[in-house]
Amino acid sequence: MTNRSRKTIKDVAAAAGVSIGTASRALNRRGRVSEATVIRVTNAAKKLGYQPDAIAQSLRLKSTMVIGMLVTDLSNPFFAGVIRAAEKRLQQAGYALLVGNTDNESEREGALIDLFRRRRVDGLIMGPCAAENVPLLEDLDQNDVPIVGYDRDVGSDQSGLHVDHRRAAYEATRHLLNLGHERIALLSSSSKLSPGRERIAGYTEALAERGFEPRDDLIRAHKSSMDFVASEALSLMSLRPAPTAFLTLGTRMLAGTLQGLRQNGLRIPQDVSVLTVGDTDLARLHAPSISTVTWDLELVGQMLAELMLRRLDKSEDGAPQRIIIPTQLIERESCGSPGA
Amino acid sequence: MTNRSRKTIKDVAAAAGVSIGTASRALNRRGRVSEATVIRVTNAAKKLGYQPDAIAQSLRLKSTMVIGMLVTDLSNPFFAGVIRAAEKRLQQAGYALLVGNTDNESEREGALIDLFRRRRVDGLIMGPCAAENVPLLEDLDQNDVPIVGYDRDVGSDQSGLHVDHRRAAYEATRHLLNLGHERIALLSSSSKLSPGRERIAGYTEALAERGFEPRDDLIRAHKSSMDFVASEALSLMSLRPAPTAFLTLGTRMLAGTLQGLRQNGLRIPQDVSVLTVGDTDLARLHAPSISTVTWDLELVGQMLAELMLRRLDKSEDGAPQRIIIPTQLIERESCGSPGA
DNA sequence: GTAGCTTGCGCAAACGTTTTTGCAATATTG
DNA sequence: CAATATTGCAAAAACGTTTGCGCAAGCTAC
Repeated sequence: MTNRSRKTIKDVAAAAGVSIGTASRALNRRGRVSEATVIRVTNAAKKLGYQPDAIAQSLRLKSTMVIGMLVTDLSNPFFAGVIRAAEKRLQQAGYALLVGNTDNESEREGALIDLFRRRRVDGLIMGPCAAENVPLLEDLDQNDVPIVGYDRDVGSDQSGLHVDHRRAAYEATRHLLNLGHERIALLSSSSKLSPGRERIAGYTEALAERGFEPRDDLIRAHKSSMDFVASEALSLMSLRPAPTAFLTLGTRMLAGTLQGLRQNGLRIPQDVSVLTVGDTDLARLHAPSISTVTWDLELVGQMLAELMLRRLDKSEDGAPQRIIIPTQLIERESCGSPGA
Repeated sequence: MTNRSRKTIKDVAAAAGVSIGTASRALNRRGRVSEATVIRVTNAAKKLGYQPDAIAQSLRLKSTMVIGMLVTDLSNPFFAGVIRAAEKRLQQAGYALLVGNTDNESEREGALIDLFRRRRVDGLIMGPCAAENVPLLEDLDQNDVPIVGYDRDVGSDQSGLHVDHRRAAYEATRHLLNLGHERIALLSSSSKLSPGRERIAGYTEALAERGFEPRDDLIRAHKSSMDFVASEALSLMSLRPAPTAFLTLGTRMLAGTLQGLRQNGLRIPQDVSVLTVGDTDLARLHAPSISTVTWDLELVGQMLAELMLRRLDKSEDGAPQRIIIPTQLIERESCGSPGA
């Protein structure tokens, strides 16, 4: 079998003894074709192993069936899980997922948006990022490419999905306050991004409810490299009076914090309580296990896909929608009362 | 600015007062065009914000500049890290990455291969998978779509990259043997996949060197769901005589094992030693920290991309290449001598 | 038995590029 | 200055689809 070159619809048409137009209509069961030729064409296609060329279809139909997804870090499990779920749902609907990693650099983000645009993605899902590539996005939007943001406000009126980081931080802080903590150190992801800002707001709000002022020296919102966070944790513990609890409000903050505390020989929760955001193997299985405020990654990915599909479905009204994902507190062993 | 519809090369040509053929040649600096018109066309393009349509280019040039990547689990950090690195390198070379998640189901894998094929990906990177969709792959290969396998042999003569799982398991086992362990329980990922097979082979080899026979009741190679692994760990510890060491040779085995051991109140390393494969936050920061045999994820992703790019570069000889990624043992606190 | 309606299908245009070909106009050569 | 080589560009073909249009044949109805 000299299967060397791909078969085109031309080959199918020839094999079935019809014109290519008819072959196309037969394969897509569209327009007026007799049942007899539908069968002839279908058989010919099967025999030849014909599959329509998606590129040519895209060109003609002006739809690539590809969704682009942009995140700051593909390997962050909190993105990876979301991507996985989104891919699954989109695949069901016949879409493929093109991924891009921005490393939180606005330049790379811009380049990727451009790339996706040139590639004519049918839609774009964007994770949080400091960069303001708003003009590029608006241009896409104007060209009928729906954009859904994930923990990110993307300009004017785009759809978005937001984890309720504010409430998460609020609940977490309240939990610690209820245990009697007053000096709660906050290690957060960058306050330039929406999640970071929201978290700090939630923290502040909970403090304010009890009449406490947030103290700037207790808040560290920077990069999340592990070593850096470890040294921040140490520096926080050397304050006098030292904080009695740590709130690590960034998905990658926990590891560094634990490392820092361990280096200093501090025990959890006797010497200091720890509460983190985002559930991981580490939080679950650390000794002691770490209490956490978390949310459903699968749900996030699924809803992102759903939001996108709804925007893509012309029959629906394409009104942008905003979805808030709730969080829940899981109590474990890492929080106690200060001085207990 | 009524930027409503995308600009095509036709608009650029019109604006520059030349034919579209000339515009194309000017923009690509190819063929015979005068410097003057190059400038005129370039300016017109810039003013209009023109960007060539990648779909049309793909159709004409028969190259999509897209690489497909198929893994069993996008959210497994050991794949996510690799994907991240691969995407980075491929992006540098102008390629975009289309991802697919197989969930280890051969059916989904087949569907995705088909999808990628229809989408005309320029190359395919495939992670380990139990399924034998070899005919599909050979068909791709015959159509000049290079395939590079990651921890997977993909049929006849494709390029491949392999982490040295056999040696990893061998070294790990030897390490435990040197400490005096004789009953070493093995929790491995499925033996149907290449990594699992190799690991068991390495384990067996190390045992054989010391004149030990591998005991079937000490080897569990199944699914890696956390609860299942935990119960397996418990069942292993209830053997008499009980194993004195655990070798968890699957990237997701450690969590379940630790959970199982903890449920039983067993101390590491006093009651049982634990050695795992693949470094994670959990292994690093668990108390006690867990010794591990690991490798460089970034390197894997980078080399996969590199391998692919080399196959795609027609100027190179396209000879398939095989790369072995070395592993190294990191000693931590989780391994001691039995009965010590 | 003819007018009109329906059916099935071929033809050709279109999607947005790149590349080949051909043809003038200009430049080079003896 | 005539013959020839070179240059710059327009026109058209091609990539693989889908789809609007028109035409012939068969059917219904008066």
